[in-house]
This record gives sequence, structure tokens and C-alpha cells, in this order.
Amino acid sequence: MNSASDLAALAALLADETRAAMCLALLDGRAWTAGELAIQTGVARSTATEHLHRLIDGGLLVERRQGRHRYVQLAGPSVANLLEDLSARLEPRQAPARGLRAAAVSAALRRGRTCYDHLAGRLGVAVTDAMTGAGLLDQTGGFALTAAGLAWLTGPVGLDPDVLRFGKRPLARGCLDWTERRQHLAGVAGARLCEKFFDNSWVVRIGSGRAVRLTLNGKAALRDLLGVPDID
Amino acid sequence: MNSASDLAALAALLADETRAAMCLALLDGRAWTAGELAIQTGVARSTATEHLHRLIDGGLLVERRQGRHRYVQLAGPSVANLLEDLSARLEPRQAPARGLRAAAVSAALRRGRTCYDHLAGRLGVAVTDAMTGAGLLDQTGGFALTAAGLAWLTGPVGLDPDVLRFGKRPLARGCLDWTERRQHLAGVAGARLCEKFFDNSWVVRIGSGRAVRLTLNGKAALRDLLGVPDID
DNA sequence: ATCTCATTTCGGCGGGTACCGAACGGTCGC
DNA sequence: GCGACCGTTCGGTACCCGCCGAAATGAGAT
Repeated sequence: MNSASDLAALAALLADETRAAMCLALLDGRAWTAGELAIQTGVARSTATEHLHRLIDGGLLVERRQGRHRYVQLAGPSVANLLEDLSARLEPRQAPARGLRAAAVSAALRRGRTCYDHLAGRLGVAVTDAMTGAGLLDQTGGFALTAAGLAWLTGPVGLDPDVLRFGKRPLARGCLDWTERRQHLAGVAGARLCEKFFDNSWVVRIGSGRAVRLTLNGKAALRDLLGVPDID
Repeated sequence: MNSASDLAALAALLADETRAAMCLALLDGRAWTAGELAIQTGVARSTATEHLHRLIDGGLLVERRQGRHRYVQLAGPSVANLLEDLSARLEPRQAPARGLRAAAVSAALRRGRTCYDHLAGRLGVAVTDAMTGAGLLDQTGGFALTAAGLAWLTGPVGLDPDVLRFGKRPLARGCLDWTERRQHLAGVAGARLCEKFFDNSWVVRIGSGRAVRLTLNGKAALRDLLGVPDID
């Protein structure tokens, strides 16, 4: 009805620990089956079904049915964005427990990972910092790709200029990194750059999680493109 | 405990219609008493007290006790930011009902209003567009104040350069306008600029709400500073 | 001191919902 | 076709939480 009840309805979707855990798991950007999410969150399959219904009805998730499987996925970058913002708000309060938290999070995850569709962790922050230092990103007056940055992406990096023009999603956006407490590059540019990293095998996934590892090729590429001496 | 339960706890704060309405009312950036919020949301005072406790404990609100009154306020720009993002997510789904919504929202509110601590509505969007057109803001590669924009704020506009350097809050940030469906300027620059508008009586509040009206002085200032012909 | 008024605490009621297990319905592989 | 597997539907239970009114608290005002 009114705007308050809409806001409450949206918040209610995430107000349950199981649904929240599902969304956080889906933050890796990939599609999960209903059963996988049931196991991940530790509830019965029937319970997971109900939760997924609500999340899909609420527009946070989309489904794709394939044979006897039902794959669900975040509905888009804006949902991932929202979840990141909410998670970021949690961090400051947990800051005092930094030592413990740092130990709880795997070293690989802190070193590098994907954050929905872009790079995060020390790797993501290092790339962002190097781009800023090279005048490709402007972080002093907000967060934006400079003209030089656009030229760099379409030139040396070799991205198609067309894929960088995409509707209303911003070209560059800062995303607060929850392990580094620093911003890293998100938005269309972040997503396409991440894609490029995978396509060129500059990074590879570690196991089945969202952690990634920089390859030797990747290190060389970062040196050539950004003058990054060595990460980690 | 884990990150999912923290996220759920945060979302639960907004998952109640009464608490959501309180937060939306507080989005005007001002401090309200507990009683005022009880009336605004239509619940008993005792109920309002309980809700405010939860919102304060959760870190979304801060209180300031003054005599027998208890004033509450949003805990800061980051909370306002979060509420804006959540509200923005609601809009696309309500877009089809645009005609009806437009009628329901007062014309004054659509013309100009405050959004926590910066300008919004047609006025806010017009200022943002004029700044972008003049090369003071960069919206093509994200959302950032340009060097020229910084010089403009500290020069012609007359802002103190020191107040523009403030901790981790970004200098410029885009905030989605829920009546105009366009971005307007937020962040430190947006807040200080809005302050200037009030200090110079370029805008004045209409009644007790969050709607504002551009004065004759304000129109002249916009013409001089940004070459804006006439708004509305 | 006494009155007034904003706010808070407490007990209790009622509704919403997360959860599970069991039964059911598709889909795939043999 | 038959078993194995994934997902869904359907009771039924337990619990949480929002709500109110009445009584209590605390800070001005007279």
C-alpha cells in the first residue's frame, strides 16, 4: 500500500537468518540449486522451497528450471549492490573483533575473491589502488572512471567499448570490501574487467568457493598494465 | 554470531511497518520526539518506545534527551544512504502506477525537498544536471566531483575547503530521486551545498514538512552560478 | 509541594511464520 | 517400466513479536 509497508516487506525478506544466509551464499554470483541451498543453510528441503518462493516473489531472486533441478540466482547487480551495502553497515560494529574475524576468514578468501561479478579482497583493492594511482580512477571527488581510465580499458586491456555502455548501471562504482575495509571497483567496468581476468586466465577459482588465485600470467599482466610490482 | 544472523537482525529492524515508517519520517534529517513519531505512525506511545529502543540498539538511530523529551534522529548519513537505496529498489516495481503516485505526492514535494541533508526533487535534479553540464560533475564514468567542481564550490559558491574534507564519507555521491527517477547530488558536497542554500535563503522550508521552495534570491543565484534559466 | 505531561515498564492477548516430517509429483538413468 | 533423486505441497507445532492499556517514573511548570 504505502511506502512504509513496501519497505517493511522488502526488509522482511532478509529478516530471517535462513533467507539471509541464502542471499549471502548467492552473492558469489552463481546459480545454486534449491537442494544445495537447503544443505548450505541447514534446513529441510521443504523449508528451503518456501523461502525461495518468498525471495523470488519479492524480486530478489530469479529462477531457471532445468530438468528436475531448479536453479536460483540473484535477480541482478542491483540486488548484489544492496546486499553489499547492508553487509558493509555490519562491519563497523564488528571491527573490535578484527583479530578473531581475520582468523575465521580463510586466508585465500582475504587474498582474492569475487564479489558478485567483480574482484574483491586484497587483489581487488590492489587493482583499484593501482588504477587510482595511475589516474584511471578518481576517488577524491567520489568514485568515477576518468577519460584515461576509459581509454585504458578499451585500449591496453582490450575491452569492447560497446559492452561498457549498458543501460542505467553505472560504469564505475565503489564497493566496500569487508575484509580490507577499503573500496574496490564495481559497476560495469568492474564486472567486465573481472570477466577479462577469468577469460585470460589471469585468475582462477580455488575449489568451488568464491576465492580466486592470481596466476603467473596474471602477475605479469598486472605488472605490464598497471606497474603493480607484486601482490602478496 | 555469523554474518547471516547479523544481516537478518539488521533487516528485522526495518521489517516492521511501524519501524519502517519511523525511519522514513526521520529521513528528513531532523530530530523527532517519541510522541511525535507515535502519532505519525498511529500506534500507542508505549509501542513507539519499544520500537525506538530496538532501532537505537541496532545503531540506526541515536537519541538525545532534553528535559522530559526524548529526541531521536538517524544515526548518520550512512543510515540515510541505506534507506534511500532500499527505497530506490522499491520504485521500479511501482513505476506502472506513476500517474496515481504522482497525484498522491504533493506538487510542492515533487518540486523541491530535502533528502536527509541534501536537495532533492526537481530542484535537486536540476542543480545536479546543471553542474554536470558545466563540467563540475562527472556522471559518465560513475559519479564524482571534477577538479573544476571542487574549485567552483570553494570559489564562487564560497564553501570552506576544510569542511569538504571529512573522514570517509564520499565527497560526491549519486542519490536516486524517487519522484524524478534521476540521480541528484549527495555526499559531503551535496550536504554543504544544501546548507549554503538555506544559509543564503536561496530556499526556505514550506510549512513543517520536508518540502522547500526556491526564493527569488535563489533563482538569481542559480542563474549567476550555473546559468540555469528558470526552474519550474 | 503539587500538578501536568512526556515517556517508560509490565502483563497479557493475538496473529504471523519458521520449522519439520510425510506424502506426492516430475524428471532422469538403467 | 522401475528405482533414484530433486523439488513441492500439506498439516501441525512451537515460538516470536507487535500491540494495547494500566500503572509507574521523571522532569518541568505553578
